[in-house]
Amino acid sequence: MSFPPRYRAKSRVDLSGEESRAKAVAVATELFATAGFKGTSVAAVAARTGLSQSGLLHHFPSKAALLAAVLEERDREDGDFLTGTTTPPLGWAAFDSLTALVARNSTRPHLVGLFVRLAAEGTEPSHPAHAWVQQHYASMRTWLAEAVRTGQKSGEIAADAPVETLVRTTIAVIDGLQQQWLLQPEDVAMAAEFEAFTDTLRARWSTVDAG
Amino acid sequence: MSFPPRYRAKSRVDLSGEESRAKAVAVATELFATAGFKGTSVAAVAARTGLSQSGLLHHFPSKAALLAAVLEERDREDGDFLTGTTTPPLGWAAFDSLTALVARNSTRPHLVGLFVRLAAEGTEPSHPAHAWVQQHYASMRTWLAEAVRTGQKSGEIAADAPVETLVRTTIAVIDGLQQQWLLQPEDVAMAAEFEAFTDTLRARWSTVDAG
DNA sequence: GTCTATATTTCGATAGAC
DNA sequence: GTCTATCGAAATATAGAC
Repeated sequence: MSFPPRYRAKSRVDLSGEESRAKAVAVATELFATAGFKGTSVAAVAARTGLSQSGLLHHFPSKAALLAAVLEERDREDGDFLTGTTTPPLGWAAFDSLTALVARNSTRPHLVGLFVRLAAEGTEPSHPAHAWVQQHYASMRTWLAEAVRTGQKSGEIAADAPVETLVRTTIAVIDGLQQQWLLQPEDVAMAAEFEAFTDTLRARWSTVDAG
Repeated sequence: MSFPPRYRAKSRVDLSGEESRAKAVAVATELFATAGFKGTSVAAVAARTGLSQSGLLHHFPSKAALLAAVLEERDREDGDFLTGTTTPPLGWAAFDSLTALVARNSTRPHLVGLFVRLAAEGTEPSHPAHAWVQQHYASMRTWLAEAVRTGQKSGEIAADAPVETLVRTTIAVIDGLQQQWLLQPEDVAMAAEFEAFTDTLRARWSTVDAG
């Protein structure tokens, strides 16, 4: 009788190259989300991943590359929301989609923390997340502005509604609520607060031609 | 003929103890505002102040103490706004005061940058600015909520207006606009955007007993 | 009050063995 | 693919001369 031999302790058959990388990205997301990019060390990510610092840097040649991977993953996770949809939401329905997004964010503190901290750090042009932050806001504005204009053409949103202001303010409310929610998750109902805001917008800018 | 003697190069008569300290606080404010607390080194503050690192640490025993001094100074500069006033603004007038505050902030990128970055870093309980951030939001909420309730009692704000939601959303708009403004100062008219938001609030929650 | 010098960590990144 | 070892730079903070 023989045991299935472990040919050389060396050959751990886990093929875990991919796994290690994925775990590192998850860990980095969590740490960047709480301590920010500058406040997180590569060593800390490596330790929690279960790798040495060099082991981690094998997958990501630099800290900035690690950040890039984190951002890419984040975009992939909820990127379907804005860009992936073949049919962009129209008119007021776009605000319902945003409410759904906010509700979903309420269950993912890591993603919210990541965004709030990187957005704050990333206003500086020299920050490695700067381009990403700019792109995020630009695409958000474009998407929402188009939805509003579509609503105007279809007649459900008043033609004289100030589109750019609606867009900027709506985005501001989302960001500002996230900030307050991070400070007091128990006391701030992001989705409900945001929905109340959209109700105010509808009350003000809906077309009145009822029955 | 003789030159006015410089008695010992040692005796610079500047008495600049106070001056150095004040300049250090100003420099630290500027650096914290752009790179955040974690992203700013004591050495960098010292260098721009015109002191050695040790010279700076003579005035502030630690980096956290320097931050405390910065926050104290910031509170002093615009602290009159919320707490210093003997007569707190009432009803909708409170929102006019906020518009004025936002307009004033539009001329002080340093203070806005400082706040946005510290607010983001400071959601973490372990961050040296955490208590300050909490206090800031708490006093803001208290001040605005009281103003709104006063407006309800006086009859200019609808009695069924959701006070807490109005307060949280208004603060969120201010914070969110600051974030966008830091990213694109030229493209974002914070005060105008905020005023448009307050107009929407008034349109929705003002008492209608005209004439 | 400010300096030079230094102690002590920690950082991001590289070299090379296995 | 992961490790140990190490580098050079930068961080916070302290000691002590002037």
